[in-house]
Amino acid sequence: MSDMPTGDSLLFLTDEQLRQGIEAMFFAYRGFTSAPDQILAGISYGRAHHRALHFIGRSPGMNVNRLLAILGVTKQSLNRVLRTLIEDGLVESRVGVADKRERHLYLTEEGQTLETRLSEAQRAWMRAAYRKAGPDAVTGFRQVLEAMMEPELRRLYSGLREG
Amino acid sequence: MSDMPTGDSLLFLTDEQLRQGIEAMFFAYRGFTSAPDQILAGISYGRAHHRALHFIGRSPGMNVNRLLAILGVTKQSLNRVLRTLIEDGLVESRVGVADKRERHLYLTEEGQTLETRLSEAQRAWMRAAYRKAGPDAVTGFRQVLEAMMEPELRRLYSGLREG
DNA sequence: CTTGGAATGTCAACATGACTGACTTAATGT
DNA sequence: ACATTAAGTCAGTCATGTTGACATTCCAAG
Repeated sequence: MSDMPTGDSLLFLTDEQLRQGIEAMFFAYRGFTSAPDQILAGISYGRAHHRALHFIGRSPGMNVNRLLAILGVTKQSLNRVLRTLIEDGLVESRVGVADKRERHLYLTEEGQTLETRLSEAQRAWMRAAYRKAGPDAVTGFRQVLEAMMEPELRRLYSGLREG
Repeated sequence: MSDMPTGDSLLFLTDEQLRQGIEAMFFAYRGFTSAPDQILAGISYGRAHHRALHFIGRSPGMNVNRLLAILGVTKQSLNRVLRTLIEDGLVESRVGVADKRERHLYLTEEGQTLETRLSEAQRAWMRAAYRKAGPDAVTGFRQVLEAMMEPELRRLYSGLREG
C-alpha cells in the first residue's frame, strides 16, 4: 500500500463518494434491465427466463449444475424456469453421454430467436451508454465491476471467455 | 457524431464487448448486494427494507410519493415494507405541516443504527472494489452507470445531491 | 458383485415481494 | 360545492426465491 495516493486523491473513497456509487449502481441496474423486461412483460416470462436463455445461449451444452453455479439460485428454483422453457420448446435438454445423470442444455431455433431479441434490446441500451461515456470510461467501468464480484463469481465470469 | 472515433477504436462497442459488460453487470450486482443481504437474512427483512431505509436516511423528511418515485415500485408494495418498518420502530411517519395529506418519513435512532450497519457493510465492499480499480477507473465507472440510467431516474439521482 | 453414498434432477409446499384493481379517508384548491 | 391529490387498505395474482422429500444414476469400497 506504500504506493497508494494520499490526501485529496483519495476523495473517491469518501463515504459520500461511495454512497453515490451505490446509488448509481441501484439506478443504473434498472436501466440495464428495462429493455428486456419490457419484452418479457408481454410473454409471461420474467428475468429468470432471460438469464437462463442468455447463459445457455452463451455456452451451449452446459449442464444444469454449471448453470446453477452461474445463476446462484437453488436447483428447484432453476428447474421451474427450465421446465417451462423446455415445455415451450425454447430449450432442449439432452441426457449426457458419458454421465447419464447430467442434462445438457441447448437453445432450440425458437429459443435462439427469443434470446437474440432480448439480447439485442439490452445490447442496444448498453451500446448507447458506452458510446455516451466513451472508451476510457468503459475500461474503468469494467475494472470496477470485476473488482466488485465475489471471488468465486469472478472466476466463473472469466471462465465464460475461455471455455 | 462527426467527432466519434472510427475503426478499431470502436472495439468497445462490439457485440462481444457489450455482452461481457452485460455479464459483468450481472455478476457484480450480486457482490454489490451480498454484504447487506447477509445481515438482512438474520432479521427477516429483505432488500426492499434496506432500500427504503437507505433513501429515508439519505433524505430525511421525504414524503411517500417521492420515495415511491425513487424506488419505482407501487405504493401497495412499498406500503407493506413501510408498515413493518414503522411498526418495528425503525421509521417514523409525521403528518405534513404545510400539507396535512402528506406523510414525512424519518429514521428513528434504532432505524439509523440498522441503516448504518447495512450501509457500512455495503460501503466496505465498494471501498475494496474502488481501491482495487483505482481513481480513474472509478470515474469511468460512474460515467457509464450514469449514462445507463433511464432519463427520469438520472434526474432523480442527480437531485439527491442537491435537495 | 453388490451395496451404500454422492451427484443430479424432479415434485410439492410455502414465503416474499412485486403487480393490478377497487376503494376509503382526508386535505387541498378551484 | 366539487374535483383532485396524497396516502393507505383490501383482495387477488404472479414470478421467483426457499426447504424438504424423493427418484435416478453413477462410482467405489467392501
